[in-house]
Amino acid sequence: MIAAKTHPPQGTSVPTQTPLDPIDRTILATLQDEGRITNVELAGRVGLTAPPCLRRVRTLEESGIIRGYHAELDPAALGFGITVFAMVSLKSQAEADLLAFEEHVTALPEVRECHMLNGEIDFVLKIVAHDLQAFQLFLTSKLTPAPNVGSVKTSLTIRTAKQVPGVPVDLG
Amino acid sequence: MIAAKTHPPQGTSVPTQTPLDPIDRTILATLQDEGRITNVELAGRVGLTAPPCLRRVRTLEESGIIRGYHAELDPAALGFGITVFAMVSLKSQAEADLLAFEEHVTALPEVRECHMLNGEIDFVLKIVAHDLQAFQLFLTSKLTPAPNVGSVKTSLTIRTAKQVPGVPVDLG
DNA sequence: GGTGAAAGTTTTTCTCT
DNA sequence: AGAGAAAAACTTTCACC
Repeated sequence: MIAAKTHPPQGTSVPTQTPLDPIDRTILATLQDEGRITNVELAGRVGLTAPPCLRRVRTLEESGIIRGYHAELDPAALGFGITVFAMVSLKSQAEADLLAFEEHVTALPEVRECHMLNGEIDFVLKIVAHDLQAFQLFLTSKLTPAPNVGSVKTSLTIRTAKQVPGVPVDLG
Repeated sequence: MIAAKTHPPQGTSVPTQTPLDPIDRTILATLQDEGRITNVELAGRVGLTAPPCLRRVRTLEESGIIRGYHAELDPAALGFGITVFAMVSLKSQAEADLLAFEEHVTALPEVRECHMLNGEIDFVLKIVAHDLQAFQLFLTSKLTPAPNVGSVKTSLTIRTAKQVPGVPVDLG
């Protein structure tokens, strides 16, 4: 017989992630905006010296709050002139069918985002392509034949007024 | 009277941006994936020594192909549990009205993306919020009262199967 | 356009508070 | 937890091919 714990652990079972203090938030906001800033520059801005600043950054990375760093590229300069949103409805919403669709589209490099939504539309996809012809080919040969697809409605992006990575750290 | 040009400039008026060679593409793909990699590591991967690699990166930055670097943060860890897509149609599609709407929503920190689309839906917005209550408040007090709004249909993101920043550099 | 070495910073560790 | 000093690594410039 396994003895029951007489003293439940204090707090939750999840490691007590120290709630982010204002310095951590400033670090996150700064790195989200300028991902390649040097640690000494970052330390100066948040009012620390380099070593403790670096320790905080490493902690934030290891805890998964910072997932990674990415260069933001100009799609047009790489020949990707077309961005399309596709609203997809499936024939079946059984979990296995949802997963099968997700696995299919996740493997397609043209699909940059795939979000499952509530309501009549099951998924919204953000798709990039070199030109309209390449997109049409992608649509008919890759997306529409995906398992369990009911309907696909696509809308071309005419222009992008705002595209900010991440979340507003400043908001409480 | 202004003399007409007798010899039109060779090629286009845009500065002849050297088409990206395979090394540049590898640099871009690498930095898009690992934005904080050191230059020596990057140089090693693309088969160069550090100095020419750094020169290429600087050229790519100055030409605008690399727009910037950003840390990718975990929205949930910052308390942003809610991501919503809003499909907005305006009452008027005159350019001045489109711009007025864009200016309004661009200033809202909860709006992370705003794309103008063709078809019945004029704009798709990606919105983040701390919780449903905060989102409802945002919707009724910030988005719906935006100038010229006809209809707003919102869909909650249930889960995100794929979210890759940028474009597939590897694709021709 | 690339290489190799040298100079200047930055990162990172260590010790102390 | 943060500060200051020291060692290691990286960035950046320069002369050369």
